[in-house]
Amino acid sequence: MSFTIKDVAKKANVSIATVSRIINNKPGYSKETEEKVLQVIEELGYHPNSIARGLINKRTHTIGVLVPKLSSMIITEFIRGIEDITHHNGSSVIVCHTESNGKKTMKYLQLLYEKQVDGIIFVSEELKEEYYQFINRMKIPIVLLSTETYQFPVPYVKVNDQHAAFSATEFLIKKGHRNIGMVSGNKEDMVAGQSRINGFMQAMKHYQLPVSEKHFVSESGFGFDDGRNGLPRLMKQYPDITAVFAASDEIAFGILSSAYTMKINVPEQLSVIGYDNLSIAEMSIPPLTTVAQPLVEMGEMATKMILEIINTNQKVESKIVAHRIVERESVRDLTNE
Amino acid sequence: MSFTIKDVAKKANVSIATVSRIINNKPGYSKETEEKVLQVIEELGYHPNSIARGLINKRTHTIGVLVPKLSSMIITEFIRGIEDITHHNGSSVIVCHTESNGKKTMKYLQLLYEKQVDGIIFVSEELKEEYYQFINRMKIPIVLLSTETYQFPVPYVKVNDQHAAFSATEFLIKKGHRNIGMVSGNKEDMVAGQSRINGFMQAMKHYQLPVSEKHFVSESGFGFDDGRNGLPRLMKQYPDITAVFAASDEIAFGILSSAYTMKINVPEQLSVIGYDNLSIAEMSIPPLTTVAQPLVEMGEMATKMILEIINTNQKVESKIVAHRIVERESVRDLTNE
DNA sequence: TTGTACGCGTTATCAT
DNA sequence: ATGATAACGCGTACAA
Repeated sequence: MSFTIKDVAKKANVSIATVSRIINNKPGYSKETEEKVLQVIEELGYHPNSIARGLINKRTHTIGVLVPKLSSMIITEFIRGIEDITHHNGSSVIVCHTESNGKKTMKYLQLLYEKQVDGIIFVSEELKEEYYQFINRMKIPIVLLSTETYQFPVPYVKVNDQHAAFSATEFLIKKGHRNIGMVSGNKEDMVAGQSRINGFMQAMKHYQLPVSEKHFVSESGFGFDDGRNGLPRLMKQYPDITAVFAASDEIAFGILSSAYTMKINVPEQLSVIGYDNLSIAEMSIPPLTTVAQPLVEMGEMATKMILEIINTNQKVESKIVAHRIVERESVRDLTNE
Repeated sequence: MSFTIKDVAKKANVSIATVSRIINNKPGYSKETEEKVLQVIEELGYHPNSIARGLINKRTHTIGVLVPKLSSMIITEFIRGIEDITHHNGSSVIVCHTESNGKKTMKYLQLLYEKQVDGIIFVSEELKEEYYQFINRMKIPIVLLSTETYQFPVPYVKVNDQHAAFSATEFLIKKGHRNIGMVSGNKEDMVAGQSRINGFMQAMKHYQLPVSEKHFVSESGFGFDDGRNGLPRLMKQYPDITAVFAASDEIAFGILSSAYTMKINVPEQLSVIGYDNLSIAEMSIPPLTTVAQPLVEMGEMATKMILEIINTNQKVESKIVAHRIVERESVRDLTNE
């Protein structure tokens, strides 16, 4: 019941070459034969086998996406942008979650190579030497999303984390806050850990505010629980605090939740600013003020970049995208009081 | 730089047949040649081309997933379950979002056929005749997830919506609530619309509580905004209300948000129960009491089913999975007061 | 304008 | 135990 180009050719009394030309719009056939063939295709419900096509064209119209974990909401938003563009482009996507595990990553890299993906988008994770070597050897185009590298000639799209963290902290300061803490993610995290901390410190110093150990709580990740656990610790070591900068929106949600159970009102007693602007940031109580990364657009941009590399076989420029503060209701303004 | 089985064969001084046997563990070679070949494979960094494999084996180890839209959180959780199992099984997934659009769905169905997916998981959407005919003609195995069909012989996995809605309503009643409203999604929605309403009504009747028009607000979808808009309308047409059943967690979050801006305390003044138990249900303020569908497990089950169909070429049984109430803090207990 | 025949990288069949 | 070769479905150079 599954027809091939041969079946079409036979039934239309032409050669497979002619059928091939017709379905690929290559010149070399008359109007009449075209009509006849098209009709046969319709009758048979024939669709070309893109596996066979891929074998000969060396293009599978599939791109691979490597993400640390699927459960993180930020990843979901990136993927939205990625899938939008690829599908618009007649391509599809294979998503692999590496769980930040080197072995798993290598396994997936091999899988993607074996499936002959046209390119890879590598998301929110450090591009280790081992990964790069493999990708380079296999000559798979790659672009980095929300992570960068100085070591290898690989284009990326991301925001300037340190700058964005500076902005967030500055926002708090300009709202009159002086006692500001930070719940950071994993410090060791090359991608988002240290640079956000740096941005925070830089802002504090720039506005001549003291910074010390007590200003920080460094949790193991960027998730809800990290925020949930982080706030009590921060409050304990720094009771005077009036505002906190969360290194991610998910951390911020955890802080909100924690504050709720501790009967601390946000923003009356404690201001919270997040980082990411997940789509659910407007759904929290209170709606979360946060530093917006244009997540979906970033996914789109990375995809356009990889497609361009694939299509033109040329290098493309990395892109630093602009962040902005989205002011909602989780930060109290102390200045006009 | 990209090696084929021929390169390996040549360098190891054996035939490609032997190499093929070795990488596929088919008997027919000596220990020595095996070692030699394996070493060459290692040196060259050779990986078999699964496109070529797919062409001859008629197995691509890829399964297609059709979802209505990617932004819905419930879909994300299904996909988590699906990807877990497929990847564990050496397969990968292509996700396509149809936006509940018939034309787009057909387009993706063709895409998936052309990519020769081994099977399809069709999620949260009505299986229209046109879809079924295509899938049937192309002989692609399929299973339905969170949707069902009486019309066609297609296995599915879902919860009993009406029963679950009954349970949710009953839960409210047993907590002492009498004036209960419902914010339902789209009534026309074959998948989740009417049956949840039916369950609600059935429970009300069973406990001899009145039900009328004023008990319902029917929004256009199952999202946050639908809940956000629905609550004010419901409060207006039914001011005595003490509890509300939301047809989805996202609706419930909207209700929570709406209540917050209207300065209605949850659960002191208004109780809310949701439906789905999204992973963020525990992150809301207050944490959401809800009817749990085991979303990730459902995705896993559907995947196991499709894999079984693919592997054994036999039919499998549909599964109705158990729901349960997850009690958190959004429902007030009126009975012991 | 149209057809023949080879090749893409692999597996499977049949020899040897 | 090993090798030659057909086949998978398609695109394309070349021939007609």
